[in-house]
Amino acid sequence: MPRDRFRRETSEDGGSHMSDVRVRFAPSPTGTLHIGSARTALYNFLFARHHQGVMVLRVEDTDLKRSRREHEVSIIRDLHWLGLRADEGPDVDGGYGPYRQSERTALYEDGVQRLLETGWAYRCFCTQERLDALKREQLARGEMPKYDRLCLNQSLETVRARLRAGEEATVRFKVPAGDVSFDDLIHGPITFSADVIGDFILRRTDGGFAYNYAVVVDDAGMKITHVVRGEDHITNTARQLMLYRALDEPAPAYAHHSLILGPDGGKLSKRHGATSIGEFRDMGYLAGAVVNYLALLSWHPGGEREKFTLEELVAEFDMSRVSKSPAVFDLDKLNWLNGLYIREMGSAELSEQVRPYLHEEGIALAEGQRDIVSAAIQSNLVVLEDAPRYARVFVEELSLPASVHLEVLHEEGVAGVLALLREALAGGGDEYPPVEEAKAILKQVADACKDKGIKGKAIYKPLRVALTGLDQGPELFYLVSGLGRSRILERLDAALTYLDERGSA
RNA sequence: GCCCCCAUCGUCUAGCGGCCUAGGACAUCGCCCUUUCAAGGCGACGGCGGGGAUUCGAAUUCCCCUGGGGGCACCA
Repeated sequence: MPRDRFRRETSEDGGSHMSDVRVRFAPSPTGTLHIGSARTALYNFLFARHHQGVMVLRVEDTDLKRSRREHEVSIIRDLHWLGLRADEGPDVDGGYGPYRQSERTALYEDGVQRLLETGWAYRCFCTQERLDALKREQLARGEMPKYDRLCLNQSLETVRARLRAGEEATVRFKVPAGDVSFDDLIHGPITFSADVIGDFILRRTDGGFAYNYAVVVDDAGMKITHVVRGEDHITNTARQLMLYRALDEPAPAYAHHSLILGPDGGKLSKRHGATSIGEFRDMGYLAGAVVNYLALLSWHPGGEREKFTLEELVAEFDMSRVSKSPAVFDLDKLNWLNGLYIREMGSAELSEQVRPYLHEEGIALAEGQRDIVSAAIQSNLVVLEDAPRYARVFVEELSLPASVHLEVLHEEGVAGVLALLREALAGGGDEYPPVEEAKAILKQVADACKDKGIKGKAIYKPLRVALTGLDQGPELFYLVSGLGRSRILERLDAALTYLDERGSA
């Protein structure tokens, strides 16, 4: 069975290359970019890029009450952050605009007039009350709610008269009888019976246009070849296909991907925690990790690889390998991937990334400290937001007597160990000695200790407590390197003084 | 209620009639490494929803059931 059923030849140029694929991502600017929408955008992007096609961004702001320009701006910003830049959209003209539905009403109106003229649509004067009652009755009878076509066969004169009398009317589409089917790129063949579809509204009494209709006018007008969207639109497809036929426009191919579910199997929502891209970004998830995770959520190229850059995803992406079943959002796996990406960063880059998070918690690192601290905490980080928690030890003041681990210093020979490090550092040098140097210093201390029969834990535990007051933290050499020579000496002195006073007491 | 879609470890998935004693990853647990926390290495646990049918042979094909998801608006 051929898996390249989405291939279309461009007949005009002899089919020498794949047709110019055009996909669109069409968010409503009624909120921020949701994790689910981001995945839809990603699949569109991957598909378009894989086929050297174009992705257009269309803003579906038909609902003027809920749509806001600031949301449009934030959605675009979030897409850019993910690396998903549309080739055409409100901010990049590609000759198929305008790219906001609110600016396309003339096009919708034209289409409605055409449908009215060709008999594919008709005016409906039914009131909301009548429609509500009708629906109630049908439901009570166990039938599927569906418009009963009361207004279908009015004469032209009647219609004109009622319109002239000022009666409000909607325009309905006259749903043709028969089956509608299409070959979904992900699901395969899907068929609907027109019996279950009522004559739906194209234009509302307030002059606004219905989603299912506007989408078709737009996709046709923008020469969209492939519609990649969520499964929640699968039933809309039947209506839209009918409209293409009525408008005499070629229909695009469809790919309906599954939805993302929460850990409880329900639709992913706020109660499951963070759901917007912005929230993840703010917590310190990396764009690459989020993209990688989202791609793997219901898609896999086969093989055992788990890590893919956006470019690699583009190269590997294959719509026929997108899973049909819904996927549960698994924060654990995202966390793992994010940690993986963080660990692969260079310490200079990590320093940069982590800086605002440290700043926010009032942690200001000295110039020479930054990269050392980054390297020290790198393997502990799941998200950048974790940084202050681990970096704090490098800047915090220490009151040794307050430490709950004081008794570690009470062991035999501790004063000697501390004195050795003191000695090794007292010679002077960089305030923040390079890690290699710190390692050498500690080696020197350890060697000297060995001669006195002290080793392992007996060396390192007291040093750690004397330097930080804690029994856990970064590798000791990172502390020696990143804490600052003068501060270390101060702390060793303080510990030594403490031991001294304790001994003489 | 009606229509549509889906169904492999807890989770994401590989699998497209024999390579399956069902592979990988996350999570969990254990061991190792290690001065601590991590990271890393090794290992363990764990799954084809149920029932029929086709076939020499079914996780893979077909039917029914069950379960889950989505849709049925003058929302998008």
